[in-house]
Amino acid sequence: MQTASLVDRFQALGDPTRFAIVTRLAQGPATVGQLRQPFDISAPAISRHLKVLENAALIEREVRAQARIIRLNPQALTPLKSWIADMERFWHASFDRLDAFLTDEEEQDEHTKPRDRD
Amino acid sequence: MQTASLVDRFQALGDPTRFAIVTRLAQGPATVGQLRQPFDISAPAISRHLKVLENAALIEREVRAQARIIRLNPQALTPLKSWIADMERFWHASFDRLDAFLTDEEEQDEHTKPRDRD
DNA sequence: CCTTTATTTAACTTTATAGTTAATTAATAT
DNA sequence: ATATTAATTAACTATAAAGTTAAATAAAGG
Repeated sequence: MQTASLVDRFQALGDPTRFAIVTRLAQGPATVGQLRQPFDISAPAISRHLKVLENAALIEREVRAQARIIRLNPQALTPLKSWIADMERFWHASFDRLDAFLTDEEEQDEHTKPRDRD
Repeated sequence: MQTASLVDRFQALGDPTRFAIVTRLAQGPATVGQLRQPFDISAPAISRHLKVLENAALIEREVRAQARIIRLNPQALTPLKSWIADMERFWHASFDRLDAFLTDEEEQDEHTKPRDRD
């Protein structure tokens, strides 16, 4: 599924088990069983977590005999980075606009309001 | 609430309405009513979305008469950036290890395995 | 003081998510 | 062939999440 949106990715990462799985996968591929090991959780539960991560395009599966090799799709994080960068860019731009606005107000005050002190 | 974890933040962003609210807030503060406007959703629903975002430390509230001014907490995005950067760092490190591993295997093969052909 | 405006809380319903066990699939190994 | 290993699918249960309407809070304005 390549129709994975940013929101899908955030949602997939918004679960402690899946977050830990992704973090684990950053240090290299693993089988489903290996990923399961640290958790006190059934095999089907892990399987479904991996499906969520796959639908979010965060991981990829490689069939290797009966096992599946799960690996991170590091490109999946790029849109998250871009979005965060955009957010910060817009945020700072909004501060610039606020500064301009306050400056205008001050200038106006100079003309309309009596000064508090001198 | 300052006990907001990374997972809490991902979870908060993993909903289309909340994601849109945060994106909107990047271009400046707004009241609850203004944030509600683009959505076909009741006031209590927005209120609860904002509570989720607040618990995730993604937004802050300022009381202004009956209204509340909602603003983004841009610092909340910093840990997300760091985590993504860590992930990529680990990921690349794991590639380096894999390279080393494959090189070792090749070298070993030279000594133990019979060549397929010559 | 009563009304309006802005938002939140309470109580409830519906749907989604995360978990379970049992059964199924599929590849290896005996 | 059949048993073992690895993972998935099916069927189900419990809890969480997202929505609703009605009532409550609280500040401002006539």
